[in-house]
Amino acid sequence: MDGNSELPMALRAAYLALHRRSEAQFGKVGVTADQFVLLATLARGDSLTQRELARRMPSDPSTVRAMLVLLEKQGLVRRDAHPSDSRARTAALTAAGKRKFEQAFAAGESIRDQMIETLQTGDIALLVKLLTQVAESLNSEFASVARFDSKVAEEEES
Amino acid sequence: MDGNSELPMALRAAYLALHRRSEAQFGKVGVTADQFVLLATLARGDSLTQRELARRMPSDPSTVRAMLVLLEKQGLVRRDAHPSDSRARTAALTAAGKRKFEQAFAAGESIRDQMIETLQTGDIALLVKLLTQVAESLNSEFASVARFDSKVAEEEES
DNA sequence: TATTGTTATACTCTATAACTATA
DNA sequence: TATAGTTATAGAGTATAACAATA
Repeated sequence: MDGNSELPMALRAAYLALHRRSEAQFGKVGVTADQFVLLATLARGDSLTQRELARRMPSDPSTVRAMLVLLEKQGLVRRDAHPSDSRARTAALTAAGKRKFEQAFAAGESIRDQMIETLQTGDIALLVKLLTQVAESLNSEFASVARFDSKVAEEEES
Repeated sequence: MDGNSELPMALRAAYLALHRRSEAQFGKVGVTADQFVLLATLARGDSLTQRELARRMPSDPSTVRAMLVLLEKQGLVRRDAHPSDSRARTAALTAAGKRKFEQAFAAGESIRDQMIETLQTGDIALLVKLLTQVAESLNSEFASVARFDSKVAEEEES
């Protein structure tokens, strides 16, 4: 264990705390935390293809499909043929889905407030900035690290 | 959607990026990201009761038990009777488990390095501090927020 | 040829509740 | 009475791979 493990573990601990609190709050209105994210993404993007929805969440298209099927059964989401691309389907909130999203959003307010209140004013924007920086680094530098890893593997083989 | 949503979403995005990269790296040596956390917790704590292990991860005792059963089948973990408390069982890494942990730890090095390198020196400790603050707030102030929520519910009922 | 989505499939994590045994 | 762990059970998310239809 070196000191570098601290950051990943702290990130994990903070996210798990958020996730559990979210499950408890959103559960009161009958959705999971991840379903809330899907509903929120549709609420902002209106009508999206499944692929675009998966990209924004972010998640896997087949995962998103499984979630959409569940939400469609509950009448919260509607999937229609795409107007111009007949391979694609668009997903959108139904009226019930919009109401459910608003209920869930309200149920999550105490969590959002608490996260804000525990921090100094300037620290909020700073934390968002640092988290975004970490996320972008982990997502985009995949290729360069993969090269690094395979270089290491080659060296170990020789 | 208010501005308060930014922080939870940024936290989620950063964690998911970390988790996916971790799954990919740890997968190379045959463990999941969460199994790695369990192995790491045992590596630091040596011999722990299942309950203590669950508390440190943090996770649920029945979740931890399911994970231990899986890892025990693979010969990475050993569960023994507790020396003084005969209700309890202790969990510890086997020799193979220690080797596996070291392999996995090495496989995760590029991820840890990348997280560190993308940040300014001072920002690392700051980010850890802020994340810890958020996690503690979300974990410990559960009771006070629950009171607040029920107060709101009462007001809405009246 | 590449892309969108579906389907089948499998696995891990998660967690509640009822239960046994022990402290 | 409270605590440690087990068991049964259920559900959700995750993701790969093979496939059909369309761009």
